[in-house]
Amino acid sequence: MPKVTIKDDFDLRKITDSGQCFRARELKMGTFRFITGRNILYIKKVDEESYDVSCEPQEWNSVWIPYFNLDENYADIRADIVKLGEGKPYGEYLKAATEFGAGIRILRQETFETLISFIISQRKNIPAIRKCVEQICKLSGKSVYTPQGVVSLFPKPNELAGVSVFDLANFALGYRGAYVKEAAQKVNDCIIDLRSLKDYSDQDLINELKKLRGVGDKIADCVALYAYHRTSVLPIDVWIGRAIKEDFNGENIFAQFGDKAGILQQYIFYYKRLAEKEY
DNA sequence: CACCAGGCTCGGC
DNA sequence: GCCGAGCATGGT
Repeated sequence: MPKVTIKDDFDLRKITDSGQCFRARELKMGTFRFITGRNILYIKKVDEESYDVSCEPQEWNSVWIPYFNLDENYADIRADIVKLGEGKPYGEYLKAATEFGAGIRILRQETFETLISFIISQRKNIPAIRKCVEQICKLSGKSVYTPQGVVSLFPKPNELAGVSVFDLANFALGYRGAYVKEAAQKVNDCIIDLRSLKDYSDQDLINELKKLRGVGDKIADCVALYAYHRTSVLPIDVWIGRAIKEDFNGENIFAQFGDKAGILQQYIFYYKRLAEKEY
């Protein structure tokens, strides 16, 4: 099996549980599966900076290094965040949150999948979102056979647009079924061109996404951050809202972090949702 | 059983 | 422009 070396923050379990992707999962004993487009990766940590991967080096370089954002150094990013927080009332909190989440990275995910997944995400918890996304893949995505089993890919716009609202609603989407259908149709008909949006400014990108029914500030922000890698964009969900209220004395502290605001958001989301559970 | 979840739309001010 | 009800369904 090919091996790769990664000398930076990289925790497969934390990335899988980070709430930005919904199809990644641990199969068994530290082997994780990730999917993007038609590429499927099985990856397992074998040593301190060494990983077994199921793909050839060329695919690793062209697909998975960008996907995991491995061309940036997250240990440095964490250090920058901690430094900016030094002396502030929330300095220690940022230190704890970034340390707890060390290993998380902001993925560069496929645009259509991210859009649809986050439309589904509204008023659902993460396990429920995962289940819905998985069902949609099984219902309308292509099947790929790998040595580790059958994988259903996320459907292409035309594949998803062909599913009836009735079927979508029955797949636990409820009222979101119509939003998903509409969005898939508009992407398929090129009424919104997800590819060309990459050249838009952050604000223009968000405004375009918000033209879709079922896409408001939060979901547009998530798509901008997780699919278009706009790391200065700050999605505010209930957990981040809670952190602002409970931990930052009502102050939105994120703006000062510039293009690291979205990344800090991810650490705090993870920290808030999982760390405080213990108590 | 309640209450909450990576919110949004729509109608009423 | 801001505010709040209503929204379908599953997880905890």
